[in-house]
Amino acid sequence: MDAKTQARFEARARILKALAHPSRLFMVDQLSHGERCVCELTAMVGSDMSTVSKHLSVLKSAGVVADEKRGMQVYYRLKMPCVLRFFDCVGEVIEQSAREQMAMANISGTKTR
Amino acid sequence: MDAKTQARFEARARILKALAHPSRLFMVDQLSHGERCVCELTAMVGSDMSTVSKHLSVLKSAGVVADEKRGMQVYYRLKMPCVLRFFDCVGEVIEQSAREQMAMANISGTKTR
DNA sequence: CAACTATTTGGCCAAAGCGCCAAACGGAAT
DNA sequence: ATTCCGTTTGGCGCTTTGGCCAAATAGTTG
Repeated sequence: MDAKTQARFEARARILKALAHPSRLFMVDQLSHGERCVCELTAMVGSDMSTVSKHLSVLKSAGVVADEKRGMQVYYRLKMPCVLRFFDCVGEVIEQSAREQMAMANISGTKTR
Repeated sequence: MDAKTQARFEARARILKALAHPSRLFMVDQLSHGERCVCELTAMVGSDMSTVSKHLSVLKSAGVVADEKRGMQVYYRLKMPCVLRFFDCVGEVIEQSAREQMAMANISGTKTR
C-alpha cells in the first residue's frame, strides 16, 4: 500500500470515525431534520453539555457539521446530508445479521458468535 | 433518548466503528473486487498477519464480510456491498473540506482549525 | 507421525477515546 | 462592572483500540 493510497484511506477513516459513536449518530440524525443548538441536543442526548459539545466538535472538525453562533446559542447544522445515506446500508447490514443469527439459532442450539 | 432509540444508534455505531480504520477500509475496498485470502490481504496491507486477521475478525463480527476456508487458506468476501456507497459521500466530505480550507487560506493568512 | 503452512488467539504496552467535573470564555442583561 | 447563560476547554480516571510478538490451532504434505 503506497503512501498516497494510505493517505486516502486515512482520510476516509477519519470521517467514519467521527460518525462512529451512538450519540454522534443520533445528533446527525436530529440535524437532518434541521439545525439545533447545543442545549437542545444536550437535552435530547442526555449527557453532560461538555460531552455533547465535544462530540459536536468532533463532527465539525471532520467536516460533517457546521456551527453558527446566533444570539446566545450556537446552532449546528448538517453540512453533508449525504451521510444520511449511510443509514440505509447500515440498516441492511443489521437486519441481515439479525436474520442470520435467527437462522443459526434454528438450525442448531449452537450459540452464535 | 429512550432505550430503543439508544439501542438502534448503538447498533449503527458498531458497524461504522468496524469500518473506521484505514486498513479495514482498504481491505473492504479490495474485497469489493472479489474475494481475497488473509495472506493476500496481509501482503497488500503490509502489517503483521495477526494484525490483519484481527482486523478481518472485526469486520466479520460486524457482519460486513464473511469468511470461508478453502484448501489451506481462508477467503474473505464482502457481504454487504452497499458499504461501498459510503465512499462516495465520504469523498464528497473530504473534497468539500479541502475546498473550504483553500478558500480560508486565500481570504486570510489565518491558520485553519 | 513429523514438519510445514495459513490463520487465529493471548498477552503486553502505548495511544486514543469517552464522560464527568471544574474552570475559562464571550456575549447579554441588569 | 457584575452577573448570568450557553458553550468550550482542560484535566483526570477508565476503558478500548491497535500493533507486534509468541504460542496455539487446523489442515496439508512428506
